[in-house]
Amino acid sequence: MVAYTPSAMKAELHERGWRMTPQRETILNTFQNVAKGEHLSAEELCELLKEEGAPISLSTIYRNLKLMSRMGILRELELAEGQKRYEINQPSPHHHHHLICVRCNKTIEFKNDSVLKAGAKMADKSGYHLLDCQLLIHAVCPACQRSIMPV
Amino acid sequence: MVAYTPSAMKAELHERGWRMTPQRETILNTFQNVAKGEHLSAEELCELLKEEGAPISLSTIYRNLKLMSRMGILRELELAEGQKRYEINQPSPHHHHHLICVRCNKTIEFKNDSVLKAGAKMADKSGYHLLDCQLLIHAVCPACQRSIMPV
DNA sequence: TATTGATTGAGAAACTTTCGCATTACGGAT
DNA sequence: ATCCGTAATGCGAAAGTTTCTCAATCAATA
Repeated sequence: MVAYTPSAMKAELHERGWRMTPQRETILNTFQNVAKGEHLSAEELCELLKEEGAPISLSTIYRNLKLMSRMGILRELELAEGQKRYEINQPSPHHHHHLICVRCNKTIEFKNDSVLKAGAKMADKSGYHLLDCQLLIHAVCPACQRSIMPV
Repeated sequence: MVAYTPSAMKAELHERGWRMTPQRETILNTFQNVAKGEHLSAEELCELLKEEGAPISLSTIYRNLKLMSRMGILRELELAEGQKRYEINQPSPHHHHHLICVRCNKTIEFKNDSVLKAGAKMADKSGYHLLDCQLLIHAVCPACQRSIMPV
């Protein structure tokens, strides 16, 4: 879990016979410049890039979000219903987990290095190469506990 | 995170003005009888029930998987690509986390009560009512580290 | 600078999940 | 035990997200 520069990403792509492209660099830069704690969906990223005058096709965005997640550059989050969201995968001081209300989707980010370490240790013990480690807590927030109706 | 009986589920539904149905009981029983560590998708559950001669429509299955997850009876997992999977939500001695290879989807289940406790503590501290707590580790398994090609 | 093959873009297609609505049936009240 | 109001079901259609196809483009090496 390292913070990637475009050239580091390029080097790692070349190791496998793949290529760096302007689109990949744009996506990497966008995630590194976006506000901390902001998670983008594929669709949102596509819109954002369009607004910024550097549009990338949705197909390419999907392809690269998956690629960069599998390289460990991005982390793939399944927070709200129905769509995956992505954020830059940052090392320990910035690494965080998510506490989500299943009713209103209100999300709290929190840090816990001992949980991160436990995950890293487990991956290592099994011979797996760690990419991402996230504690996902599903719960009901105080406001939704008070409201009676929806599920 | 309690192991539910049909009557306990019924009582909790009634608290909110909802009803117990044969379909809901069938789904609950199915998840309690399925082999430990088996995660079913909506489609798979539908097929399984069809084979067992107690078919339930896919719509109803989707509705109840969501309902039961939000009640804390089931846990919703996003392990492999593209489909959600569900398993019964069991308390501490049986509670487990998942380590997944992002390339071949090979999954290892493991227990770690201190991680579970850290999650429960975090939810409590924020006034959230805990439903499920899962450490999700994305990694590359030993076999896929050796194979060069796919992502 | 030429070549090879990975990558992109656009639209079609595949899949998962949700919705709408008529029908059924749970469970509290009579 | 029966009736009633309404939650829940089943079916098919619809909505969304993600993947696929393929011709055109372009990165990287010689």
